[in-house]
Amino acid sequence: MDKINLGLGAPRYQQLAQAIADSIARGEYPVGSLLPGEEDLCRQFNFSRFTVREALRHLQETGLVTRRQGIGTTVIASTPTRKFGHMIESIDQLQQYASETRLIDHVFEDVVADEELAAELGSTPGMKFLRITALRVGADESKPVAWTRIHLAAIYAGVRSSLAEHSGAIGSLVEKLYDQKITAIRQTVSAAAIDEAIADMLDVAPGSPGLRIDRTYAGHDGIPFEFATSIHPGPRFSLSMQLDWMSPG
Amino acid sequence: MDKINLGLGAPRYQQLAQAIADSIARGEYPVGSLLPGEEDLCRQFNFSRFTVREALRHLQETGLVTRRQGIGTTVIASTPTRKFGHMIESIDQLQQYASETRLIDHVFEDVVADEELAAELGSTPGMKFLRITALRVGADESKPVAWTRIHLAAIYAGVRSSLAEHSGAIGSLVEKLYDQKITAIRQTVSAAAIDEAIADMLDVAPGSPGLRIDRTYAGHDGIPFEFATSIHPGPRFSLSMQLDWMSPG
DNA sequence: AAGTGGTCTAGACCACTCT
DNA sequence: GAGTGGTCTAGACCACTTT
Repeated sequence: MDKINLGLGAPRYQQLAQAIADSIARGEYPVGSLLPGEEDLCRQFNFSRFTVREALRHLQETGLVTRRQGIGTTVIASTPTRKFGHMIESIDQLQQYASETRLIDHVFEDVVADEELAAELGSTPGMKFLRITALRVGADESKPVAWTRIHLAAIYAGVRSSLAEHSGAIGSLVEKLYDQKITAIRQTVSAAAIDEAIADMLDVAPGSPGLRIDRTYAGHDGIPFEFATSIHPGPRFSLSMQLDWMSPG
Repeated sequence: MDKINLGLGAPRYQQLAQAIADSIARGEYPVGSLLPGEEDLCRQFNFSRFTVREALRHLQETGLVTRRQGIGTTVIASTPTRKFGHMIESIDQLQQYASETRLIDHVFEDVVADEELAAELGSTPGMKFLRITALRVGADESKPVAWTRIHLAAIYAGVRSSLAEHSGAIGSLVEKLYDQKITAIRQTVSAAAIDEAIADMLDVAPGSPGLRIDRTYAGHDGIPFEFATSIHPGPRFSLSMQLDWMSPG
């Protein structure tokens, strides 16, 4: 890492960033190693500290290095990562239909997770939940689009009284009422035959194909506080998402 | 926008960024309007240009403003947007199982999209495709995990000869052979009964529930060049994804 | 030509981490 | 205490856009 001969029209910090990126790609600075300090780089290339820092900032933005005060600049990747991303801007947007639908026929139960339930949810035994079982219907209240069962941490049981007037996802209701910020959602999609009890409620034949979506919502502490399962009649629902390439930086 | 009284321990540029963000949120600088120039801000707050630029950079990273040389700093949002994101780092990761599975029993056909096929794929009539129908099996070649049918733009028909040795998604094979970069993927998931012909191949009962995934892959020009449909036997497959909150900036 | 943001220098002090 | 990155100043020149 000593010669710079790329992009002579480009700003110095870009040329420097490129030179360092090349060195990293060549393995001169393996992942996990430290880059020379800023002062070193200044002397080595005869650039001001501003220029060096601007180059390092660029490398940081492309995900090649992290920087920490008192430690230095650590290489964390040898190549800019290519990422596809799916972004949504609200909870209701995840549940694509949620803002235009409502829950009806709620059944509320207070349950404590035993071994079995805890295993099913991926929670811990002994945790207290409000269990909500309901049907989700469109605005015209024709055939339901989903049967849904939610296990909500008991501390948020107060949503119970507001549920009837709320259209949208329960997660966003909790956010509103409790100022609890959802920071991670995990979603699993699978197909399964709809069993008789649920088929009746959804007005489909027992055993007909259903789309099952399991979602867990976790808050600031990373601990899931809501576990939701939805079962959609095959023909009445599909889940779409667009993944776009995110340029590194 | 004139007083600063937030976070006295915080760096000046952060305080300034916060002050400006507050002004924008209050509507003092509506979306579409220009912020004062850097020199103005320097005089107004008695900060150096470095500090002012650092604050503006922060606002840019949070998506509140854009900056253009010769124009100025334009307000593009009044509030930082909260985003949930799902990121994957490769095509094969989208098809979660793809890197450990292979396609067998390929059937190749050259087809030209008529009205019906074009409508089904979301393509245009007259487009030429290589149609690949195959089964995806695990390493042990036990029961197949999916039946799959791919319509690949005819210009990439050369993948045909490399398909047998390739494990992974076809999209990544096209990327490798043709230097075609995939920039957008659209994915739709639904549940449907598996029809008899496919059920036979998958070794499940006809009419049993299946998870159907339709994906289109588009390249640099935004035009989809690959249309893939997979049908998975209900119990043998599920699709998981994690969505994380992405801090604005 | 005037005004904007983009790049760059030389120098300073500070907060943090490690030994 | 030595070394790291983080913040900050004062001043300069340049490239771009609009008038």
